[in-house]
Amino acid sequence: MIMQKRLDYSFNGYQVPRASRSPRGRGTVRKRPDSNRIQAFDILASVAGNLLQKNQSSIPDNAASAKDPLAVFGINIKENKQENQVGSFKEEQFENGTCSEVVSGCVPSLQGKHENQRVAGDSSFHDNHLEGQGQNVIEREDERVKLRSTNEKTIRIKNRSDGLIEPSQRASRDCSAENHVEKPSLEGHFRRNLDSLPNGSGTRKLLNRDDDENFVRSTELNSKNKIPDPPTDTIKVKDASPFVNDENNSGDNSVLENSEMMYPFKKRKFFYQTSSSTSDSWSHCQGTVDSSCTRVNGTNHGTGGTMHVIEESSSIADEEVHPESKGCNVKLSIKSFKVPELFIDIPETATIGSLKRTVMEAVTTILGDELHVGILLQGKKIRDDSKTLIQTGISQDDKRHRLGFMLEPRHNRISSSYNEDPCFLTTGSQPKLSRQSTSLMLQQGTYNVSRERSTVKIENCAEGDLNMVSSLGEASANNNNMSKCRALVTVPAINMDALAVVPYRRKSGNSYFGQRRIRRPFSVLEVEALVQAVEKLGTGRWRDVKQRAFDHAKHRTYVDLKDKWKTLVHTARISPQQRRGEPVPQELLDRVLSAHAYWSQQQCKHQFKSM
DNA sequence: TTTAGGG
DNA sequence: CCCTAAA
Repeated sequence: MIMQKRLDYSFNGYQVPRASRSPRGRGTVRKRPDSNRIQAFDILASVAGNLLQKNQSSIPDNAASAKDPLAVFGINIKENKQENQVGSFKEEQFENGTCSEVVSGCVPSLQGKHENQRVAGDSSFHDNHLEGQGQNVIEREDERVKLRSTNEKTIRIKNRSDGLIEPSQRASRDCSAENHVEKPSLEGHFRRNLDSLPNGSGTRKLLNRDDDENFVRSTELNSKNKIPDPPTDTIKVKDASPFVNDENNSGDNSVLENSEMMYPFKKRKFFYQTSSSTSDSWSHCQGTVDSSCTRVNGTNHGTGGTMHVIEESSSIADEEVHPESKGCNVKLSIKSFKVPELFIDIPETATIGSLKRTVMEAVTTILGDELHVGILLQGKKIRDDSKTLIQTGISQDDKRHRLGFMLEPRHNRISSSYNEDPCFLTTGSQPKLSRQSTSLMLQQGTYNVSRERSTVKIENCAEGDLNMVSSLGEASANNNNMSKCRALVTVPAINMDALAVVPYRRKSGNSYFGQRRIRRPFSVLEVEALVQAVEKLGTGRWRDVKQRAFDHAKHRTYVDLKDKWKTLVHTARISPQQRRGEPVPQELLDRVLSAHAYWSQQQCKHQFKSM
């Protein structure tokens, strides 16, 4: 109990993104009263959000990144060229990224440090330098930060090549603003990519239209560029459809495929969730830390490297726990969570987009589920939640022990009634990949997790836009790595045992019903796919539309498509100013109206005939 | 199961 | 997105 409470405090100290309500205030954010879980989730959400953000922000021209896009996820891929078509990726021990990173000390407030930290921290999301220079904490950059009290900490997570998820920055807002700055930052990658696009002008236009939407547009653009056959608004009569539609252009699927990577992560504002219990001892400590993120106790754990240490610094009192240690609180600053190692099995011929999507799926699939925070001490999982920190050995007296935090799914098995295929690699242009070959492979098996099960959380994320997260799958339980990085804790991510410890009312079968699905705004690409399909099939054959253009998007039902069409028509009819969400190109909206008019007319004719 | 529409 | 009557 106490342990939990302490953890809670710690998390309370972080500013984690909070789910925001949908623009129209219709989305329902359902949170469970379990604050611990939710907070942990939120953190994860932010992690995922960043993961996604980065993952989708085009391919960095960073050599390393380009070579190993998964690196940012701490995913090691081993390509086995022996198997030509389907490269097989085998398990590979984490070289350096299997630990959670924890740094003790108070988390500094970021006030007035945004720019600074951001720049420094973003120099490269691929390097390992981490906040070597005293930026041991992650921060979330957002105007709202300014509003927070100095007692609040922020968490910034950024992806690291070593598998540690680290806080991140906002990629979008600065996108356009720093166009001229040449920094190897994510934004830089982003920017360069955009600039290198064939039609840079269009890009810019999009990027500058709305800061908050930059991210979306950017990714969208990138994605769009992959569309084999750019949509056209030309209307020509062909077949029974007056709309463009190249039968031979596997465009239908391609588009959709591409659209798959368009997750509902719009770069919007981040909402920080402040814990209700703000007056804990931790908070008090905060006041002693300056915004430069100076480490408490003068110890620079992991400086310049990525070692993460967790060191507890002592100080203030800790009531109830231990009389003898009264006056001492264990302060922890969790720099990063350990993320399970993921294994991706994807054909060589798969596109980068596919890879991204696959990884994306893997991450969301895993993290999207019920999450749980595991605590590890010296590599051992602490199962007894009722133990006190000191009883467990976590105290100010011992600064040597390594504490690790890991994120793990709340479930220990993959029992999914929904079974959403995590991969959407099948496309018209790509050879069909068997699901097996594309599914996410985790060390302990294929992970075919349904996202539907974690609706609550995900919804929170989704509502908060950028926060889709997911978690872990499995981490290599490689104890050898531990020696490589002291202070690092190797954790078997999907530790069955660990999971078992946490009772979880899983939604086995149908026991967990009534859960609203996650909100997943249609991406422009999806809209395009939809429009194209409807142009061809009409507005009364949603099942066919689904089959034709969204066959592999399990989360899009024909009802969804129908609903989307409905909203598209509505959107097309209202003024641009009244539209919300990710802007849909006018060209598409025009097509929507045209198609809608055409098919409505057809419908009337039919009715007339039959009469 | 699909459609079609209201909520 | 959800819920459902109707087909």
